[in-house]
Amino acid sequence: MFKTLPGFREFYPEDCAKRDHLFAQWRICARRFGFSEFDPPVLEQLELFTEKSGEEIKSQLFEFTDKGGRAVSLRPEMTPSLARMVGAKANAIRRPVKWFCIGENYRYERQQKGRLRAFYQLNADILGEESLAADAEIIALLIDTLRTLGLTKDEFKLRLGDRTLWVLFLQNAGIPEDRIMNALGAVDKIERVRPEAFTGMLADALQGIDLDTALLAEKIRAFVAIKDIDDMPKAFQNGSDAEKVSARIGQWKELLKTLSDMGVGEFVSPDLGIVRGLAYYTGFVFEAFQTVGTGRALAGGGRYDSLVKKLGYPDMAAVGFGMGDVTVADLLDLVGKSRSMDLSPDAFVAITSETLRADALKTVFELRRKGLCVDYPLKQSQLGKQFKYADSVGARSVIIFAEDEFERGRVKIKTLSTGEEAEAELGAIFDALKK
RNA sequence: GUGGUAAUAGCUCAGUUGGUUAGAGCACCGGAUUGUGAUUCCGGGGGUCGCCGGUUCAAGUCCGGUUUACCACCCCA
Repeated sequence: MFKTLPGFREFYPEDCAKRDHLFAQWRICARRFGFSEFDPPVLEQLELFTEKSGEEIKSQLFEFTDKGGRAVSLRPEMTPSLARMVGAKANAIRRPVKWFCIGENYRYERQQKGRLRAFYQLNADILGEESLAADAEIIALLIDTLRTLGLTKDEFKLRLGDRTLWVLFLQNAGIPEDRIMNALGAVDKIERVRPEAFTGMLADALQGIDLDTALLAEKIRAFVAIKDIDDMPKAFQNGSDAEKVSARIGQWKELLKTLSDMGVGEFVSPDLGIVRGLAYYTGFVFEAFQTVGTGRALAGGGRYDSLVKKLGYPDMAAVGFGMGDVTVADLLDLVGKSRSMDLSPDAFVAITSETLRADALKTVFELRRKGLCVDYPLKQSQLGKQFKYADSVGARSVIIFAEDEFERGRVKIKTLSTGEEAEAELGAIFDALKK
């Protein structure tokens, strides 16, 4: 027999109902915030992805050569496609660009819980706006989306980090420009490894540089531990960057105040441990984590002002995030807040005698034309069976076509939740259901 | 890509020191019930015991390999 490929999912109707509820909430939230939906292709030319992240990313791509000899790949993320679509019309597009997208992404990696080879993501981005207002709007959307799904501040939080401040700190510590990204790569792992291992990684990143890496590692650990923004300047050794640092701290305060004004401040904690893996982030970066259970990341993002230009388009500021469906759904399950799209029919038309089928069908299709979701038995069956079926599909009402009432031009309507029965004129069934 | 654990019905699982025709609950289908469901009772279908090979008179059970899943690494856009 055939199986699904490793890491791929198939959605039976119940799974679809759950997934579509999630998508519906994502859409509602993004639209409330004034974002427009876009949808790029699933398959792109390989270089679109390697351009941004380098050749080594290939091992995680679903890439192949198509019949026309083109090197192509399923998309591992949306951002490069977004950058291309916006970049192609950069000088003709209304700004700010507030776009979102819901789509499946593909990564060829070993799967484990919360990480599959195919997964959906909500992506939301603001392009063409440099100010912190855009960072705040994006972060607020991320938080509000999780909140709309029913999650509270006891169940998740957003950790806010800052690559700009990190670059200043590492420069201040004497690390040359061309090694800062290497050092940040080590910092990104600081929470996941033992202290000695971190010192080792830092030493690797700074090989050939005349610095006391053990001492530097100590300073970095102290910097990461700072949770109060007023304490951040103290980590910088004497002066030359004092002005830049205090300007950046001012931006921190501005961003946090805006988030607080938006009513989402309680979800946000400053946290320099968040730097994000990839090189293209340039300013504030953030990740939302569940604070119950396994503590997995639910969503992540940040500012990436240089990416659009790097892909060959006009310079354009950008900030955005991605939120995966798997970890979010796992968390909702864990805290008992999982919901499904309500797909139950408004009515089930029961047919007690085949001589009435033609009239029953007429009613079924009239009600459907008026927008109701209506089901009926495809073959002759006992009334008890029909009720059982109507109940199991969650129908709200059963409309009974039976000889007695029909001769009087009426049908019986039973409301399943209450058991109440009423009669209605054949021509007034729609109105009767509305009550 | 590396390591650990597991795999029996659609799902959750039981299956004794290797021993007749591999079971249960749930789900599904039918009947009791020819005008009434969300709770009953009865019956039915459904299995190459993941796959390949080995040991044995005999393998769901023991051994080797393999695939897949889960967990931990690697990585995480």
